[in-house]
Amino acid sequence: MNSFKEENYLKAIYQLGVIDKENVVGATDLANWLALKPPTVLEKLNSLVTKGLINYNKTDGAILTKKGYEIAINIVRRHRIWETYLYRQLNFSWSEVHEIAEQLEHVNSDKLIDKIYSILGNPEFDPHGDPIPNKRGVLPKSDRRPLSRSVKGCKCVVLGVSHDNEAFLNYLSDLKIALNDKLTVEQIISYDESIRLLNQKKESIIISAKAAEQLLVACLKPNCECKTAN
Amino acid sequence: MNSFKEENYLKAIYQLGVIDKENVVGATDLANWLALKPPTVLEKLNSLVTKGLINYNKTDGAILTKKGYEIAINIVRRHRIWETYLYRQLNFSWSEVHEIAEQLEHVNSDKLIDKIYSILGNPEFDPHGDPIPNKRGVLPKSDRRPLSRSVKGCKCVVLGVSHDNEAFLNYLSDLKIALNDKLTVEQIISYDESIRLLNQKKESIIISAKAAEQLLVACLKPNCECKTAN
DNA sequence: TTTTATTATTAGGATACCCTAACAATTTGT
DNA sequence: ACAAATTGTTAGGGTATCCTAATAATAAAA
Ligand SMILES: [Mn+2]
Ligand SMILES: [Mn+2]
Ligand SMILES: [Mn+2]
Ligand SMILES: [Mn+2]
Repeated sequence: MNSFKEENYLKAIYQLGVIDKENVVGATDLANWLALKPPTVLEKLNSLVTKGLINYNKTDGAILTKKGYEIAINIVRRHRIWETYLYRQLNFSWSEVHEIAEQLEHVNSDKLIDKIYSILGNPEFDPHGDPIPNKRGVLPKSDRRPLSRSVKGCKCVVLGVSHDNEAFLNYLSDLKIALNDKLTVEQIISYDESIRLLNQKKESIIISAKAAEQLLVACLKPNCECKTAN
Repeated sequence: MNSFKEENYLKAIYQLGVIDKENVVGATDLANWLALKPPTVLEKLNSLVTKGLINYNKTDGAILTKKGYEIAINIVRRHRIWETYLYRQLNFSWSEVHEIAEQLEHVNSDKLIDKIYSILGNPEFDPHGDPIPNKRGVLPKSDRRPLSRSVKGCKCVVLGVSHDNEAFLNYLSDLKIALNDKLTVEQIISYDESIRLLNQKKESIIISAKAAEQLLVACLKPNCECKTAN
């Protein structure tokens, strides 16, 4: 059986790999992500190598083996299913679910996860728009992309955020931006790359470049220029 | 924050105290209960003493302080609320819930427990008939007693089991005895103290003395002789 | 009341996780 | 190319958990 700590290491390696596919997942990256020190991480990486859960060397960084990937994607699956359950069945808010799911994801009972997954109707996305792996670990496809990669005039729908960081979620609440909102890109302010949007109520919203990078949307118009612009 | 291990020690000290109020909770008892060795337990007992969570000496054994009791009763509360939730909302069976609740009880979120407690309508007893402490840690009263303490002719209702051990629960299923069943004591077989019962379908059931000690019931007749017989 | 089991404790280790200090290897920027 | 900043590694510890072996204290039996 894998410890709760080990599951978090594998999940972190998975997540850092997803966030930036170019950058190698080094010991320092992981240390920052997990709020630990590099020697601590290195020690664990060596043990994960011994257990055949990752491959590791300085140039390639940490890479999950098939076995390690399966564990990691399963934890991600549990996390997102619990977030969805907490949000939809237990009426927790968008920004509360992550913390609790961080704990619930380590509860080891396939039957329990299967049950709540089925109660939810086998959802494909969690409350932050993150894809939920199915039982075989396969992620649903979606054409989510950062709002920052939009062209003027694009009409899109909010599908999620790239990190479910509580501060950011509350920031969005302040801007009155919620999941599934339809937004129109009115202007891209060249000075600082911030974006002026129009919501469904025709209210004007200005979102910073940084926030626009973390807000994930999908174009609504079939042939939106956003798709070819990048 | 208390670790998951520490919570289990405190819960074990509480439980061993409830099971047998005469017997002192010694290091060896705890070691057997927790499947650990006495020196391991002793080490932890010393640390719990240092933290002010228990008092301990050879003659009195381990005794929870107010602080330790509050933690223990809260874990018991979480355990029983989760068992009830798993049983009633997620359709787990009587015998499945304990194992999963052993994990869920350590999830630290008052809001989560409050929510499921409220969804369940603030239940007073879990699926095994165990009393659920309220938010202030107060246990509901009940006149549950072992079936073994019955007189012939007693009509009683099954309210629970004294240990929610999976093997025993399955044994009861085999005997077709379930929670809330109404049973009549037909005969107490003096040879081995086993008990012949009649269920609602007038089927005859023989239950061993050992099982009768673990099966908790309450008399249905207002002035049942069981009450005065003991 | 001796002898015999049971408990309680101590001593000495092992493993999982974490850290600081110090050094080596790279990468960056000039 | 060279100094500076960033990363990767080793060395040496510390705490929490657990264990076996051995010893001391008690309790139970004979
Ligand atoms: Mn999350
Ligand atoms: Mn999420
Ligand atoms: Mn239980
Ligand atoms: Mn129970």
